Amino acid sequence: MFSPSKLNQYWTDIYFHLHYPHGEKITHQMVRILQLIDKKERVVVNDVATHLDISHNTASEHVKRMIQKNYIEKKRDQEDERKVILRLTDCGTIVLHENTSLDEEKLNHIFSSMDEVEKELISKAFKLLSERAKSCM
Amino acid sequence: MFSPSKLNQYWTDIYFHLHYPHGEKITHQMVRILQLIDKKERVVVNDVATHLDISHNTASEHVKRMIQKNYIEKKRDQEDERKVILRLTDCGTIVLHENTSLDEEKLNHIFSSMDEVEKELISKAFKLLSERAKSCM
DNA sequence: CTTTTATATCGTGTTATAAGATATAATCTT
DNA sequence: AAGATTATATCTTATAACACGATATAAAAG
Repeated sequence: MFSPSKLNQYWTDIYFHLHYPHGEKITHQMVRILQLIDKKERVVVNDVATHLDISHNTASEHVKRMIQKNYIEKKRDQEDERKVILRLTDCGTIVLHENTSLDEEKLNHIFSSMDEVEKELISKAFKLLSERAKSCM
Repeated sequence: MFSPSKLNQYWTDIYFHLHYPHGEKITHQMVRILQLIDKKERVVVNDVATHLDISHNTASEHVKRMIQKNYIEKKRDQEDERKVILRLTDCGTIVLHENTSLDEEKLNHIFSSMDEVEKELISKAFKLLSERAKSCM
């Protein structure tokens, strides 16, 4: 038996029990921007505005604040000098990880008590779903 | 072969491609509080303070604001009249869902192009991991 | 009846969020 | 080359979020 709402039950349970402890205080908008820069190629300021559905000037201010916090850095586009390409710093990568990923210590703990068949099952399932998600959307 | 960091790659890719569009503006702290109330039994104001590592008065103010927004509601504890038990409203449930779950339309779309073996694989894997996460932590 | 516990409120300060108006500079159009 | 468009940045202004110390209230425990 399968249903999307059941899958979401599992999904949110997994995150609730396995997420990192809440450390560095970071806003929701900033997490979203970090996610965008992490997952999409060549993100410019306007992409941030579009993705969050905010004005370009507000997006520009988010970027300014995030550079001040050392989460991201700017690089002028070589082909079009008006554009500014955004990239994660090491610090931003860590902050993003701690706010969206599963705690790898907890994962290790869980997997240490699993047999090979179970580990294989989980690994394959996540790989499959992530591939389909990427190609479908 | 399997590693927690690989699993996190899949995890974050899945969320990035399948999350709901960013609708209602909600803060990071409020999402965390909604998650806590949703997943834990009998959450009181002090649990919010402990979970987010903030002072009890700040937690109380979050609760007040979230009631104003109609995300949650209060109910006095029967056994101990000092305590206030927090529960999600229907509105809060929806907002939480849209900020932490996978878009069920997108999920349906992906699953419609999968065979039974693949669906079974994903369903089993998520079920297994969520059970282990719950029992282990 | 005093102490502890649980929550609420008041005062105050900082930061985040947002947008309109305006500016600058690169690129495209004609 | 001049004017239009595009991409970003800055300035101003406003609201809300966030946080905490101090203080208050009321129930429960001792």
